[in-house]
Amino acid sequence: MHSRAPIDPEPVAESRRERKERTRADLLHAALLLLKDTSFSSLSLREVTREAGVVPTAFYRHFTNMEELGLALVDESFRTLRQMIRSARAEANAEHVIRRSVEILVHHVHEHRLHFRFIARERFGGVNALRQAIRNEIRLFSSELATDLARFPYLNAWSTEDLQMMAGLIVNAMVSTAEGILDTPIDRPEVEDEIVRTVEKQLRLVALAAPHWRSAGSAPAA
Amino acid sequence: MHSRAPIDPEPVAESRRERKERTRADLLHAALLLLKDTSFSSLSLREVTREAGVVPTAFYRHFTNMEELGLALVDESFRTLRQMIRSARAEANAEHVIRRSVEILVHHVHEHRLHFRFIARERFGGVNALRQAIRNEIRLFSSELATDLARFPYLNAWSTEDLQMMAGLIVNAMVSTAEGILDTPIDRPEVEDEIVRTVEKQLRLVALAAPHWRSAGSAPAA
DNA sequence: TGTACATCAGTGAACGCGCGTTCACTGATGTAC
DNA sequence: TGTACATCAGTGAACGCGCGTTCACTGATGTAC
Repeated sequence: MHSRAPIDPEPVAESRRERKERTRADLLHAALLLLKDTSFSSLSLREVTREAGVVPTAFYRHFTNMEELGLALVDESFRTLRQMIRSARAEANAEHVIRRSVEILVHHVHEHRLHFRFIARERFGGVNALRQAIRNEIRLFSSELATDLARFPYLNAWSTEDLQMMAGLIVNAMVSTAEGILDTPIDRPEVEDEIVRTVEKQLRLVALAAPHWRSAGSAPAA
Repeated sequence: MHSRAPIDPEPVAESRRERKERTRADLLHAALLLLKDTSFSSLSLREVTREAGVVPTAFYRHFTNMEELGLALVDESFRTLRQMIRSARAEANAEHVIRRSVEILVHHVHEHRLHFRFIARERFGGVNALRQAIRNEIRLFSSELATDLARFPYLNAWSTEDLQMMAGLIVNAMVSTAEGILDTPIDRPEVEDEIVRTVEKQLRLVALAAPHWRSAGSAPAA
């Protein structure tokens, strides 16, 4: 018996390993779905298995407890986010860099709402391990941005510390934008446009200051 | 019998009303304490009453449910925050306005850690009503800051929208600073100093851009 | 001021419910020969 | 290829526990006369 049903267009029997991975993915996705409406710390193991369509005890074949599942979600979410950074970096066109970066951010937030919402909610949430994992990833993100910034005019002479400082300002604006978009009802695109316009202005304002900053690593401005 | 014990230095018998208000305050404080370690949505009514030293059913004499207590905590927390703004505004000394504002922020965060932590955690937390209440208060806060900004050189000619935009940038930096301070272990003051130095730089960077911004409401810069 | 009654903040027992976790199991998939 | 056994993802019953909420209550405080 090499196929389960002759009518099945794709009659490949799933291997035990594939099946297991699929269930694991189902559990992660179920959790992510449920996290639209609650925070992680009040999400129960039973709710997750119910949503995933397996019996509660099946959970333990994949994770030792809910925290482990949470950390897997952080991983998954930041894999998404790193993809976004790669997209942005691929377009080194300095001219419209602000507009384009914001576009990419908005696009990715829409494409991965559940991941972004999870991260936004748990960044300061009640589960220590998640908070720290997320914080680390964001710090990494900010450092990479600082490196990228050094390729722009004026900024190439800045000290590392000052680049980090500016990156922090930009990341704050981006994070706050992502959170604003997540909270915009789907049927209110004009609210989202307003948020986008604001963050673009904020980034332009920050960019405007660059030529006038006296970084420790640069010659003082005239 | 006008006193309960002659030894008592303050022998005033509490009125029923006073006693009730004290229990209510105890419940709020107990919740705030417990919220150091969990998020609101996973805080139980029984935990709160246990911490407050009353029986679970006594809770209902003060709040109809946990959400109502949560909203009372939002109120209480922002009363604290408004005090902070008043302190900051009282010192209109434009020269050291950045350093002094950050000082006031840091001072208030330390003085009211529990309130700030609660707000930080529930701003994007799992309880809808709290999230919206907090968002409204922060929006108000940001608008007031925009008004204050208009008193500074250059900024007095900016459009309202642009002032809001700049206020948003500043509020983001301030909020992120508050959250950073809350997460600094008490025994690592140098980490806190670093955070403070960074936010001061960020605010100075933003201020540097002001003379060069072409606001809709101002003449274009040379 | 003294008395008799009303109010009501806080108590304590009880309830049904969903939870995380244990355990022995089933039966399809995988493997050794 | 065929057979006999091992593996192991998912099942289902059972457990003890903390939960929110109900209810009738107690007894100190408050009020009317």
